[in-house]
Amino acid sequence: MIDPDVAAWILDFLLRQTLDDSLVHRLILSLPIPAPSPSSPLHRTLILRRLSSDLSRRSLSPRTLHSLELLSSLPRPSSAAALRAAYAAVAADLTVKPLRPSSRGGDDDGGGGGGGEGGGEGEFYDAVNRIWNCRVADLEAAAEGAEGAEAAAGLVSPELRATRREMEEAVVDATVRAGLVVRYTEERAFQAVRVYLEEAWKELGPSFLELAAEALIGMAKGKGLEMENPNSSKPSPEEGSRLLELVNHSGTVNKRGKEIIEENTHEGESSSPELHDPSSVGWNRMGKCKSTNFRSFENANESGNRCTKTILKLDRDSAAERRPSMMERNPTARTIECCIVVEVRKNQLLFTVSCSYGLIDIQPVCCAAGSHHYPKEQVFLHSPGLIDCQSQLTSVPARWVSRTCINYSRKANHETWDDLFGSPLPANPVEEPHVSYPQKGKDSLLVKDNNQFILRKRRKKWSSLEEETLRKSVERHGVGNWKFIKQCHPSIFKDRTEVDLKDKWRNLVRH
DNA sequence: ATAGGGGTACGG
DNA sequence: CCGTACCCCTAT
Repeated sequence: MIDPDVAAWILDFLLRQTLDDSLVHRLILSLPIPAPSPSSPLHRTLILRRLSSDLSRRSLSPRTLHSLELLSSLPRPSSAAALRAAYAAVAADLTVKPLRPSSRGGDDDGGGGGGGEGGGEGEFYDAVNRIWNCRVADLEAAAEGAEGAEAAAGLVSPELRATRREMEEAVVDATVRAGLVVRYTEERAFQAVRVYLEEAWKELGPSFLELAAEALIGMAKGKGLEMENPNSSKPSPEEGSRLLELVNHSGTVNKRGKEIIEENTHEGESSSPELHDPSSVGWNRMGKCKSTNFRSFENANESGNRCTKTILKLDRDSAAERRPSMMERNPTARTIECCIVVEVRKNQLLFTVSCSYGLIDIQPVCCAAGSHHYPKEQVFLHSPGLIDCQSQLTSVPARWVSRTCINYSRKANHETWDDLFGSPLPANPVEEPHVSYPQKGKDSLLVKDNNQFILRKRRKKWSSLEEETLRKSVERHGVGNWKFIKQCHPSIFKDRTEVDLKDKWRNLVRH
């Protein structure tokens, strides 16, 4: 079984190659990427790759802006000046786009809107509102606040402020509008992005695998080369041998991952060449092979007294018997080896599943199916009669889980729900392993009459920033335009749906 | 997509 | 234990 960290190295390496997007997409789906870490080096590579992909497809979109925003929020942002320039250029391009003659012909909106003349202006006003009055305004506000400065200040430049003023003028002045079309061409934006990418890739340096390869060559020559990139540590001899192992087994690794991709293809899903949201993938350790896949563990005994709690340990992998400690990574672990914490509260079932390693196959399936890639909210199965598990599991709403996932797990022949609940409860529920078990903010599993399970979103308190933004947005755009308001502040409201905004507003006006 | 009704979780 | 914030479902 392929090691998740090695997978991350591979991905990091491959992302820098000139691979087709769809191939990259498949790689992301089929490699067992370990738990996400916002500060991981892979994160940066992924966003850069996403940006490169936009450039090579010659398709600038809000996603491009988002990529640039993410890049600016990374620690030690690279090529800050070029990044600012690229951001301003892309923002201007996206705004002006509806004004260009070419955009009237074939837009991506197949809805057959017969707007004809004037439609471009309408879209332009919307774009100014969305991009400059909301998005850029947020950046500027954050840049002024002393605390928010780290993230946003990197993008705010005199150029950006000037462009914003210009856009606002253009709303009321047709002459200015005409001037925008001439000056802010798409090519200009492409160029700015190209310049930034060139610098950023250069600054990133060689991938860990390349450095490792160098080191291996060095070892072979018996003189151990020095690593040049200070971000990566020198691979140890063990790591070197693991890399070699990897090469030897590359033909057979992840066979099941391929089957999954085929299944997805049959379902007609996952055909989009889009890369996943880069915030979803990361790696725990670059060049450090000691940490385990278990994070901090809490004793599951310490829960509410009105709950009945059970821990069932499934361990059908005979190879795991020799494993000395749950705190050590077990390379032979299979998907069927897991701990399930079950909690019965009133008419709800809450449970958490944790497995030591493996399950490299389920995650890709779920990601592909939902066309989302959820960083912490890994998916496991919830279908009547079936339970599946995921390393460091948490849960996701049922609507994110696909049929593909369910079908796959059927094939995998997992334990059935009845098997689990029919099992005798252990006298002492908490045995040797400490199970990762988030006491706060865990998801619940409701049981419906028809024996279906429905997961509930994690409850999250509204921050004052969210509240303020909502207040201002309603003031600006009126009550009821929830979707638009969400679009205006994609980062602030990233964890909220339009319905959430509506509900929150209902609460705000009640008092 | 949005409004409104209703269930659940959490803090006092 | 209760009130409220948060979340979900469904009709329109």
